[in-house]
Amino acid sequence: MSENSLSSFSSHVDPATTPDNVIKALSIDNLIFGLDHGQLDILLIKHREGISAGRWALPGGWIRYDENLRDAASRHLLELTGVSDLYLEQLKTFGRVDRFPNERVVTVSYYALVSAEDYDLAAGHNAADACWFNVRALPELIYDHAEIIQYGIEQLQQNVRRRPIGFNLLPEKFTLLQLQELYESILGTKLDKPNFRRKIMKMGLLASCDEKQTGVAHRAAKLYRFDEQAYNTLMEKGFSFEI
Amino acid sequence: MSENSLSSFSSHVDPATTPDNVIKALSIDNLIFGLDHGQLDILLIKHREGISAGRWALPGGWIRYDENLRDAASRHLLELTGVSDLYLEQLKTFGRVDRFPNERVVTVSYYALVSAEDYDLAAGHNAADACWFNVRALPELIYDHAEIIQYGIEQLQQNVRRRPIGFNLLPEKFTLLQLQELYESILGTKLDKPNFRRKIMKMGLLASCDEKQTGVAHRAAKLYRFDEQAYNTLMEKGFSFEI
DNA sequence: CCAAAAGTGTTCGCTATACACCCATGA
DNA sequence: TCATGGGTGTATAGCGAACACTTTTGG
Repeated sequence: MSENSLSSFSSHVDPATTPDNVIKALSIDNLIFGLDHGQLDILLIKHREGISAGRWALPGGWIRYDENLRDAASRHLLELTGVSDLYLEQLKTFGRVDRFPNERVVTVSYYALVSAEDYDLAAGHNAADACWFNVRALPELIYDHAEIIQYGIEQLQQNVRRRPIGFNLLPEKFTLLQLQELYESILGTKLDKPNFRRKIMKMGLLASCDEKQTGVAHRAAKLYRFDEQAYNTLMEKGFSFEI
Repeated sequence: MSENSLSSFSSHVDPATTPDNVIKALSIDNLIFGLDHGQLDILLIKHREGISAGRWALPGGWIRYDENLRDAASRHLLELTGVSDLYLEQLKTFGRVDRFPNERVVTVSYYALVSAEDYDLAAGHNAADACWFNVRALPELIYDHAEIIQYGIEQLQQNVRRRPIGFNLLPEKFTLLQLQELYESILGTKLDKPNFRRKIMKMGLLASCDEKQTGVAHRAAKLYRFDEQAYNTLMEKGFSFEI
């Protein structure tokens, strides 16, 4: 389990201190996934005040009246990690009557994949405690956040096979083995190296960086980057990404 | 375009008459799909009162404080069509700031597939006007409902290929050609009959009814039904439905 | 008989899978 | 020279696409 301590401003929901310019009974919760040494991590924060003080939770907060849902998710993400311009997608809305104590609060969840390069950036801000946790070793969480994470992981496993979003978890330049280990880690399976290489290369989504790894105690691997332009071109022709 | 007129109680959102026991700023909208002569239809209602009187809309309404989201969707569906116990799944939450006039209303959308057998049942209740519309010939709709429907159709096209939900659009007993035409209609493609048959049969999800079509001017086809038990057994073994 | 749809058979090429193998490099 | 991962080759089985074909039934 990784616990890169990270300080950030937490505006997580707390009905006792709800400001006036937000929608009552409606909140945002972000699932921010990162990859650390081939392990899938998720970013959690610790409440400092209110009814949930000292307990771990998903980073989230209220939605302003003049703010689109995705913008609210982006804002909370930016405030918490300093990262912007991410792949950020709506996951699901959770609204069980008793999911929140005393009040009825429905929450819209979003998820984002943070690249390994931005992984440490997250440690920049100042406020509530925040840490990366391995998704297989989570602490106790408030409300239904464990359930939301469980759902998010399942969706991530499905989406990562159908859309080239996994690249967001890697640095700009990566090796084929890194990519393979990413898929193995998220999907929880072993993949055949030669077959994986061929499959990926045949898609034509990777551009060679004409560079090689350095500082490794074995033959240096070629570095590739995700070729977004090629992807867009292929998509227009009705290409379907499948792993 | 089919327009089986259907009367039903509409509790669709209207901020002017919002009762006290519901969550303000949060509504439900249902996408109810049906199949008519091989064409994909969607159920729409016409407002009788309020700011949207006389205009077509998705059947929906407010969420009560003591009511889970899905229960609210079920309730509105039941009130509008008389059908219960349906495949009913959350689609997405729409919350653009300006999607609703004067107020901020976020809506959680659900979708359901109504079987051909229940298709007419929908005409049972009494209240606002309601009709089935071919999804390719929709009237003008209120708010962002056209956008929601567009999104719903795209999701339906994807989900119908990955999960055996299409059967919900057919009667209990159906022929292989009916099933094929369903997929052709939703996916907007032509499929090869022999190959489709083999693919479906090899999955082992269909149980023979030991019955044949009657009243057709050609060789009568065997009738099949979806074998839910076989499906559950296969799912436990890690089976993946793909068309 | 014909039309229309039911249903079967067969070919061909691609792709997934499994696994053996050689290459380059630092310690 | 060995360990480690980089990278290539290849045989095989199975599946999908394409399409020719036979069967059954009502009119």
